[in-house]
Amino acid sequence: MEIKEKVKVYTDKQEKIARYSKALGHPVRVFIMDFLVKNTDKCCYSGDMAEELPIARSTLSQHLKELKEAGLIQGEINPPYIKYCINRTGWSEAKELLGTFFNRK
Amino acid sequence: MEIKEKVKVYTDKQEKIARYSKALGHPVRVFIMDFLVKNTDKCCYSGDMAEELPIARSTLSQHLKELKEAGLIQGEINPPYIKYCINRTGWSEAKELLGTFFNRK
DNA sequence: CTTTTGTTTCGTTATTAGACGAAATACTAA
DNA sequence: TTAGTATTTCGTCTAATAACGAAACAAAAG
Repeated sequence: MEIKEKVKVYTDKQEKIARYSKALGHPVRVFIMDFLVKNTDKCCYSGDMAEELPIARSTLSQHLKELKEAGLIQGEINPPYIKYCINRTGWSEAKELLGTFFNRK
Repeated sequence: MEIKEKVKVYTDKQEKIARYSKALGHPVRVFIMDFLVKNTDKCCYSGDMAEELPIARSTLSQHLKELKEAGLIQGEINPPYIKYCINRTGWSEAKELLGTFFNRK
């Protein structure tokens, strides 16, 4: 057998599903999303969430960064606060992708 | 009563969502789930999937193990093969949990 | 200008994940 | 018994994740 040509192994959908899922793969980050979805209208400060979590603020900040990089949330600077909201584009895409992932056929 | 009360920060749902999401947080594992769902009736051998993936069989085996431990798939020994199938219980739970996670209010 | 405030970034450490090839396992067939 | 087949487990390596406190930052208030 000669060399297998495997240019593209995973579909874009699979890659995206993995990316969004990975972002949700920690209880703190699920908590954050829950928190933000519950307060979709007003957005939230990092400190609001920090009060309910038994982790250092710097650790929370890292989780927020991951969610932001995955496209699930966005931060808006509102000094000296930073308001966090759901990123509706990413959230919708994740919802759509996971939806069809679980509900097919 | 209790000597030490363990404060529960995350709900069971949040923990489970994180667990299932983490399991799906790699393209190979999304691929595997896609593969198994597509062949829900007949189940699949590890080797069937190995042929389509550019990774060592031992690596695939590890991913299968993770999905199994997360409760998303199950393996049935059928020597010298092992037939893998969706674990319907876990799959349904993940579907339900993620569904309500994304579609609330 | 200096202090205060809320948050992030940095530096560090420990743990976990992802990958591979080699070896082991478990069953079948010869 | 021995050889063959499909798959997993083991040993090892590197990279990524998760966590913390300290330090940095940016804007507002004093």
